[in-house]
Amino acid sequence: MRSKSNPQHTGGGKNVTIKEVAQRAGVSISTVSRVLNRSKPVSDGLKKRILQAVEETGYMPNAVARSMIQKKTGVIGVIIPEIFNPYFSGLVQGIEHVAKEHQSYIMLAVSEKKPRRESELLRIFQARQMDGVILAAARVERSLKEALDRLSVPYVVIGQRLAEKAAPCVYLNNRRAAFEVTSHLLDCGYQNLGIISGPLWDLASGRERLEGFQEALKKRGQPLRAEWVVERQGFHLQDGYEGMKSILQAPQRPDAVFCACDRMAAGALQYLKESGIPVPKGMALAGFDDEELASIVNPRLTTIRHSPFEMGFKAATLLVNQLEDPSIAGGDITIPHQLVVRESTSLDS
Amino acid sequence: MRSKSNPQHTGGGKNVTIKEVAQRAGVSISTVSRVLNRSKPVSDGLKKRILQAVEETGYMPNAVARSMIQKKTGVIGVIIPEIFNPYFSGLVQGIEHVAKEHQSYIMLAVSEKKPRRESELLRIFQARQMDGVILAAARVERSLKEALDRLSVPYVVIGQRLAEKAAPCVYLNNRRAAFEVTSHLLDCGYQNLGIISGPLWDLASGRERLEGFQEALKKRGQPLRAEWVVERQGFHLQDGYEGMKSILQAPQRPDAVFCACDRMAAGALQYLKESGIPVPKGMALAGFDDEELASIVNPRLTTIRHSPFEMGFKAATLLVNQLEDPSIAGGDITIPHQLVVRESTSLDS
DNA sequence: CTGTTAGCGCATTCAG
DNA sequence: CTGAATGCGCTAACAG
Repeated sequence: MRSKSNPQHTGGGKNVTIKEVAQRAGVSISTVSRVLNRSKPVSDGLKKRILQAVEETGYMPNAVARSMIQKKTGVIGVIIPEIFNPYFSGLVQGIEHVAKEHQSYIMLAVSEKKPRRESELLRIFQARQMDGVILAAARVERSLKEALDRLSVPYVVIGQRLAEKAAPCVYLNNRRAAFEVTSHLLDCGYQNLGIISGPLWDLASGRERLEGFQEALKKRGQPLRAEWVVERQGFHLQDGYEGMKSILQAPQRPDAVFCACDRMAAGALQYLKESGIPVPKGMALAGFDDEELASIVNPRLTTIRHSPFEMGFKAATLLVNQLEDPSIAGGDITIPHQLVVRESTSLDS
Repeated sequence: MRSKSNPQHTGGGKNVTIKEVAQRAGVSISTVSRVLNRSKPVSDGLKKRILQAVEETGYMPNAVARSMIQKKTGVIGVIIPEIFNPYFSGLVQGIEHVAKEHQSYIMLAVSEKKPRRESELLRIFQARQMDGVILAAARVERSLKEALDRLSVPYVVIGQRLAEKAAPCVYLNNRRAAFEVTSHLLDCGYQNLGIISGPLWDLASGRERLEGFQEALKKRGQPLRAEWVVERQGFHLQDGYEGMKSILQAPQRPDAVFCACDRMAAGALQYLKESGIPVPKGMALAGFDDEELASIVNPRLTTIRHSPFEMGFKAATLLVNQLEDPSIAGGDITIPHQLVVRESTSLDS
């Protein structure tokens, strides 16, 4: 119940402090602090008066002042390369879920894949006294690793395995998954495989997926034909479209193409449709990520399913555990993935 | 250049404070503060020594302590109903863009569309001394409005027009847009229209879009047939699918259906395909939002294009301006939208 | 130009 | 059980 006669309650007034509450209740500020934090027993009489004063003034403890004393802010810093991408949205969702359970909040920053900005953000988050930091980067190289070493705040890296350091990280075995999807294509009887790769600068979704593809071919003794390998500078629909166009310009045509992500596969599919090449009869297609889009296109895409949400969730859990018990600096976690076979590679559809 | 002999530089050490820097440089802490903030001139000699001490210790000012004094945190609180949805990702992207220009950061919280949680978050963000708050809510009713009134922090609301209060808000004219897309269907010669609506509890994407649809019919003197109006409890693919199934169970079939969003339209399209009903010849379909998906499905969807990024951008700009000059408490901004006609409604495709 | 002083708002000793 | 005093790390007057 709010008292109508109280001006503080109308928004915009200057913030009321613990001091005013104390005065109004006729007690000292420490007593107010004690009832609010339940840190020490306080007599019922005072407690009641204080609670009422709090109610009347609409007092809320200043979280900044509190953070300063307790040396923790209850905030987790999150750095992602971009937000407009279901993969990263999923990560954030997973992190947010854990943060909420932990009564923490997240500070979100976008790096635009710029290593410099990532290092800078790491520093800024440290200066801002984040309790922990989660970094999702497309590529973690030398200078970024150094920046991580310099960090005096617990952190977890997503999407990359940091070999040398036993840094806690959560990642997906992209190489293995690409290997599996490629093997599947070979198992289906497709002999001549092409790939539309993402930028190799991106270690996880670019380079590793290409390598997995190459390894599968090598293991089966299939040749790798350079004109069927195209590296695009992005992971967008358009990249898939252009990539397929480029592949079709080769003198011969592969009978199956692995695309580094579903979005690219969808673009490739569009080009194939326009070219009158049926999928999978004329050419099979496989993607990666199992985005919603993968089951919307026609034919639906064979792809690799994995859970960005789970990655975010696991990463945040790792971090939170570390916060509660710094001794368990936690190790790597590999998120499972799964081959999902759909019509884009099944010859009998 | 970093000195190798300096232990502080290896991560994990306790944070160095301004005091240590001052001692090391043989000056007072205020002088250190002055060079770091360029707030007052300092002689070159001291400046150099201080900068060196900073370098050697790896000192970074504690942003929390600074916030406490300056009474601003450089953080904008952002509340969205969900993150895994391109619309909200776009918003966040736009906000992040402005925040970055403004050297600010964003604290992101997900409300799961729960008004109670939204009010709570508003309070928490105030307690955390956010410089401003941006609220994107599916529905802003009474109690939420009150919570906003009580807020002593500048805020901007996205997606809703707050009639009574002249609260700053950025929104899309959903009713008008739905009116236009419906009119387009009528213009194409479709006479019997149905709609798959989202939850009406959601004012912007649910109720307003339905109302726009109804108004268009009314204006043209077309009857509204109850069995062709289905309200779903979500905006997902599956809702579109089920919605279309439900519509097709009516004794007669509409010849065009407007779906509250592209995703639902895609679901409806799937059901139509399975039922062997060609689009648009057997039935026309229109969506809303112009998501990427709208131009991936076959046939591509006629829809309403608008820019979530712009909404976020404008909202954040409104807020930032307000922060810099509190007198301009800013008014409403309506984001433009545009009808995009594609094959799903064009009879001659 | 520079050092000393006084808080910001609060949790936490330390004495009653 | 309660109040007075201390200080978190830093900036902003205030004096030199």
